[in-house]
Amino acid sequence: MNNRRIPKYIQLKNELLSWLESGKLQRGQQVPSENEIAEQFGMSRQTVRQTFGELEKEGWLERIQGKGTFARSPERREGEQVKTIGIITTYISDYIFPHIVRGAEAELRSQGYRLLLSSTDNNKEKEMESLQLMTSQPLSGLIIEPTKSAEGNPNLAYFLELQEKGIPYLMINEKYRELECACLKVDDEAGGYKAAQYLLEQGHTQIAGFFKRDDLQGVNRLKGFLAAHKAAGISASPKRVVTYTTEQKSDFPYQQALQMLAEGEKRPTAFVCYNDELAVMLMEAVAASGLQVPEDVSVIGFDDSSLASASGTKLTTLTHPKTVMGQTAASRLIAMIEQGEQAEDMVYEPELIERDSVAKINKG
Amino acid sequence: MNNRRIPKYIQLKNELLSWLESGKLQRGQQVPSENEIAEQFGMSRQTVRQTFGELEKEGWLERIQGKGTFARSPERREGEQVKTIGIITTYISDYIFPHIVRGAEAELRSQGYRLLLSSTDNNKEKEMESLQLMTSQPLSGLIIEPTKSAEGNPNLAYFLELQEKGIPYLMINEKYRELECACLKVDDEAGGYKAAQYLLEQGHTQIAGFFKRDDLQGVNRLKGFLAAHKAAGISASPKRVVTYTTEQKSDFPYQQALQMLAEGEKRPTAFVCYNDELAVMLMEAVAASGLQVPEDVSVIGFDDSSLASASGTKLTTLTHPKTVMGQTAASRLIAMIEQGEQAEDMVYEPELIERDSVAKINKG
DNA sequence: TACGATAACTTGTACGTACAATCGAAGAGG
DNA sequence: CCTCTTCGATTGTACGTACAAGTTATCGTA
Repeated sequence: MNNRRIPKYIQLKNELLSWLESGKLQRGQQVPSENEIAEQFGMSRQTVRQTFGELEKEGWLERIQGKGTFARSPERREGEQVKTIGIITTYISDYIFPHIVRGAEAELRSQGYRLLLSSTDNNKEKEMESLQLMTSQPLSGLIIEPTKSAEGNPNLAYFLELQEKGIPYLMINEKYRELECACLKVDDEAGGYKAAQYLLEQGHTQIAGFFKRDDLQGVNRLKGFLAAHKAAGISASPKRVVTYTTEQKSDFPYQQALQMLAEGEKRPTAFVCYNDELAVMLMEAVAASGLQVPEDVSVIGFDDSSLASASGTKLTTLTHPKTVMGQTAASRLIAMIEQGEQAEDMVYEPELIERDSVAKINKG
Repeated sequence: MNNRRIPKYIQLKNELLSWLESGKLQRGQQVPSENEIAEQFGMSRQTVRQTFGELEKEGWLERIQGKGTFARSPERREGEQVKTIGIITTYISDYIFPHIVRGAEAELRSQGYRLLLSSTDNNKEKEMESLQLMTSQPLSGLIIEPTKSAEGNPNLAYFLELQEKGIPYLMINEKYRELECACLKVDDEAGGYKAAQYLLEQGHTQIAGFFKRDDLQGVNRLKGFLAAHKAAGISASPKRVVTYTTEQKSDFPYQQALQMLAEGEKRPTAFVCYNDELAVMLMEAVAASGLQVPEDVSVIGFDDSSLASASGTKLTTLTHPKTVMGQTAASRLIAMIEQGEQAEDMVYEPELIERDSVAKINKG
């Protein structure tokens, strides 16, 4: 019945493999002896041996002299599972990123996955390098924090390659607009809203905002900041809104703050800062201007990083899930890999933590 | 000449492998035909075929019907360039460790290596998990920060496995005593010495020391601390030396400090702390006791972490190479992998950074 | 010269025999 | 009851034959 062109030993091999697949041969179960098979299939023992030899080399069978031949699910099938997950973040050593990585690492290790880590320093070329390295060898999944998410995404090809290869990935903190992809993030707009709203409730009306504009996180926080003003019927002066890029972050906002603080009575009474890192920097600007936080100027940060409680004046700030987000991202990605689950967005609500950097203003 | 117990086809296999190793058979070169080999070695063609079959499965030979058999260096040797390096640290998210990881990551990425990251939380079982995961798939090299280096090393077997597989590794911060292995570290003893010496020069005589005892780093810093006292002819009171373990770190030293500070006039005038993290904690103890740094109590930290300059009172501390150490570790490991260079120890000299947490004491 | 047939050589498939080495169970002996 | 031996079953090693299938070079013919 079989095509005579197919060698007998290959036919036998296929037959045995189908036995294994159908469960007719359970792992550990003994296979009929070489002589039995030979008789049954009408071939010589040598031919059967050839088949068995290949199947043994490939890990399907185990032959034990004097005992017999036994089926075993090839270890490779399990071992071949790559079980390596990559994480690409903008930064590794600074700020809240170590905590995100840590959460993911702990989860991955407990699930038997290995973690490949790479950073981009918020630089598109390095993001490309990282993607290249990550995809150069088998990978189970990828977690990415977008680099300069507000700008375009020149590395789209790599993400399409991931989709083609069926490698699931998800984003944290932000997503690239061009990509259909699940994302775990903080509701940045709500955060910006809450920060401004809180200050307004405390009686502040002259509020300056400092936001990063090359990350969508900054753009969204600014959006919330403006929305809160609108809701309160107070207009936010454009002069009081400073936006900056990654490259400018170490100097430009600081200078702008100094300038505002030098305006005497017309100076703002509060700063809403893109994140704690900037907040700490601006607190130094306040001190350098001979003023005090919160007596003269109130400051609100973002992300509740260690900086917030380490600094001299404990910083009022908004929470960021950090470790939990890393852990959740990892466990969701594993679910996508192992159960093939569909990815869904997840949005964390930031909450305000009141500390010592905001003062109440008594009107009149 | 060969032991008759060794099957002929195995003997032939070994012979051919030695040809490949010695260069008698260059890759790509044609191997004598089955019949020639059979005649030459006085065996049947079937036996030669058995040998060739195995060597082909293992990737040493390539057989082409009608053409002949050809040697090929198994792709594994060159093609499978793994280019993945693992790093196992005690912590990922805290303290100076993110900076070490970052230095290593940047170097590895620029050299085209991928970084596998894992942490142990200073816990031996997790170290085992990490080693298991790391070695479960091909690896080019490994950088390890020992977990509880002052205690024994129950995971010795994994390190021996690395040596067997020819995977180079090196240690940072400390080394396990049981292992012959290159190590990049700070001269902790010199650091402890410098810290104590500096305080003694400032007129302090009642100096308390707080050191971790399950890491060799802490043991060595304590050693230097004591040596400086001896050199100055001042005895360090055992009551003033507190040692603690990882598990105790969040509470025990704090309580001990409170107790010392409650001794009134007899209280110590300075604290030498295992690291900045502890120093910040003890500064809080000082504040909680109604005292001030540096007026009432001077504090010296270690490692010049971000905590040192973020805190209210800027901390006088000793330097740690951090990022540079990570970068150097990576580049040395790559040299070991690619040039087969021998690993050498590298010791960094810590330097004292004077900030605001130490006061001069006027004698009399 | 260009082309195809052929021969010589290679490895691939398939069958066969014989005996060795090993394992496990059955049986013999204490 | 325990131990040793024996024996049958199984895989391992080694040799052999025969023919199929693919590659290459040579030779003969148009």
